[in-house]
Amino acid sequence: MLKKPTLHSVAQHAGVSVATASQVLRNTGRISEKTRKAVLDAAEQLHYVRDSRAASMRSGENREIGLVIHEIANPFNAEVISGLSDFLETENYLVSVLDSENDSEKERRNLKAFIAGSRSGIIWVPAAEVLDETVSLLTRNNVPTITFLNSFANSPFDHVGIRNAKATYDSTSYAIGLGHRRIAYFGGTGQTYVRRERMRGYCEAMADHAAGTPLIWDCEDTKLAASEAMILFCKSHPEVTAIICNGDRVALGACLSLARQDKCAGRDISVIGIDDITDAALASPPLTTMAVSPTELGRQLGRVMINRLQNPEQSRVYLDITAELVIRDTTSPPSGA
Amino acid sequence: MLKKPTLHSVAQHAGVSVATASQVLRNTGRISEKTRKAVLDAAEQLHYVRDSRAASMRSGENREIGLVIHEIANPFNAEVISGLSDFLETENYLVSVLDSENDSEKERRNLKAFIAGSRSGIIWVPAAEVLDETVSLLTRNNVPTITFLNSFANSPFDHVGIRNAKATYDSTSYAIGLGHRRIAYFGGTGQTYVRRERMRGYCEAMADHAAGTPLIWDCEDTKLAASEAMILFCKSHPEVTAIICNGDRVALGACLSLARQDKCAGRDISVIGIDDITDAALASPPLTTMAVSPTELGRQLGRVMINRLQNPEQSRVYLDITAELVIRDTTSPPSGA
DNA sequence: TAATAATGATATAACGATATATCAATTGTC
DNA sequence: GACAATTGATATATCGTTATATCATTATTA
Repeated sequence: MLKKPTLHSVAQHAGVSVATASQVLRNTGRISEKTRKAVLDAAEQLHYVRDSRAASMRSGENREIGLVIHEIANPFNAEVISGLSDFLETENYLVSVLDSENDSEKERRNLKAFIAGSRSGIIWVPAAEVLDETVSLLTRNNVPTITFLNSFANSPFDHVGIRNAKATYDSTSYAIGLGHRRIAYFGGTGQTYVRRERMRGYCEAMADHAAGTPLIWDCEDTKLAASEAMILFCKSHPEVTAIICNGDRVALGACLSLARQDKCAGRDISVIGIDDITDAALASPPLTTMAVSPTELGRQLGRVMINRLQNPEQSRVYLDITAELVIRDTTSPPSGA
Repeated sequence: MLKKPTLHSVAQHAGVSVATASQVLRNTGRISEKTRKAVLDAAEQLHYVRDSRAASMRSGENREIGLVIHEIANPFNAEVISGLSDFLETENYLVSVLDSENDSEKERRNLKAFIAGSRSGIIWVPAAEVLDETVSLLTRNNVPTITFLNSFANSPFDHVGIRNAKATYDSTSYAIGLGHRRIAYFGGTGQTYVRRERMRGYCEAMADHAAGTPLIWDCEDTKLAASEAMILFCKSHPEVTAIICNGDRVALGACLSLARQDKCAGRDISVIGIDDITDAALASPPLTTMAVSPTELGRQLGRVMINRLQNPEQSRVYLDITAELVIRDTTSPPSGA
């Protein structure tokens, strides 16, 4: 079996020194056309691939961005990843992804792996609970870090996310405008940064329009869990005419559950989501939701990262993208109106 | 700003040599309890993280697996990734993911990046079209490689996938058993390895049971494309009573389209998918499909990889997982029966 | 033509870790 | 008490690159 070719073998094959071969492959310095061609030919023949570990170690440059995400399987996230890596590719950066599965320990291990690999920057969707040690790890090792979507108290990092409070404030206001008064917040569990903000927007809208006492109903953020929780919810709160959901997956689960109970989202109960995932438009009935383009988010994320890498001393960046109301078929005035 | 701590700084901080510090952190050799503690304390205080580039370069060991996938956004794939990385984590390997977006050029760049980073193994879902150069790149650089799901002619690599031909043979036979005679193959485009196998299984079942001439209808593998294509298909082929789909997403798109035409999957036309993605069970009506557990696939993939790394000289492994028929509500005897 | 400048290639030292050899200091044996 | 064996720590070479300095040539200029 052949061993992996190195710069040494390429140089030998071309009959030049290692230093020369290196210069050729980096397009730097003064090399004659003749030797240049010899080296390039040798590299091609041997299918030589530069060892990025050695190169980045010596040069100090890496051009690799690490992304630690809480749930790779979430289609919204997947689209963000796609937008992000497309953008960073134009800047000659590579994005590699690790999934923390919303587990703080796994998250710490993943971030550590990126630090170990000397990524030039890290993008991080913090899990619900963030360990102090995780933060020290990142700051002490001096890695440019951007939190994405979720954040935490006293975070020292740049941030890109969604204007969560405004999104739910707007969707709740829209429901109120339609005439709804019994409006609940449906989905999610615990006090993650994101959910807290979304609930805040909902509560503020309810208060500002004097639309009654807020009602919050927990459930796990999956379609299945939501469809089950919705059964119990309908029994417990038959008075509710509209729900503001913690996300599109939950919203779609709720709609599914309604359909199975021979009710109809948009006629019997109005449902509003957040995210505008692909399935939102394709569901039946199509889902009214607060849309934020995942591709656009990915691009912004990339832009903030490049900016940080180029201006290390710049003060903290905090960027929130505004979600837009997309009206489809799951909202209408309450039946009594 | 503090610089990233190195083994050197840890050693200095603990008042020992670099060699000693290295020994402590690797739990090797004979080090007194006293200096051991001193080094560990220093490492902890500085939040030292070993530079994996330097370590792997010198030791030759890497414990990182690269995964190049054709579509990270596909929920089925995401679940495989989850199963795979969970399994490999128990073996102390880290899985990093790159998305080729089904583009041969991007695929080649991604694989090259993994070779450049000296991953100890690569798992690769080949895009529809595979460049010769990509294959030479992998073989010449001597990386243990496993193709996943998709393959290509004369592949020299280990493979883990689905028994595609058997899956569609079984689902087609089931439809025939229900009494259907006008059965079409719906979805997918081009002649990818996977689709060719699936169409083969369908055609063979049709032939074996003398169930009429095969009919194949192309469309892109997304829910949206399928829902649109299905409209035209229904118009062009009103005689068809059952469709064997190229995957669950296409199947769900077809069902959606039927619903919008005031028809009903399972009553007017029987629909069978492949994959059993999460949404298959949650759709209305729930989808009959050929199930293969993504988590199990991920685990098998991990097992084959570990096996290959431990036995480099072993002959080629080719492993296909059998899909099981899951009967739900989108299949029934044809209305005339 | 001698001195200087430009060109093209190379030698060498690093990057941050690990493997190996080496070296003191301590312990054990007869 | 002399010598071997063990223990604990260190010096040094190395992995595959790149940055810098250096060194021959050849070309240019006065």
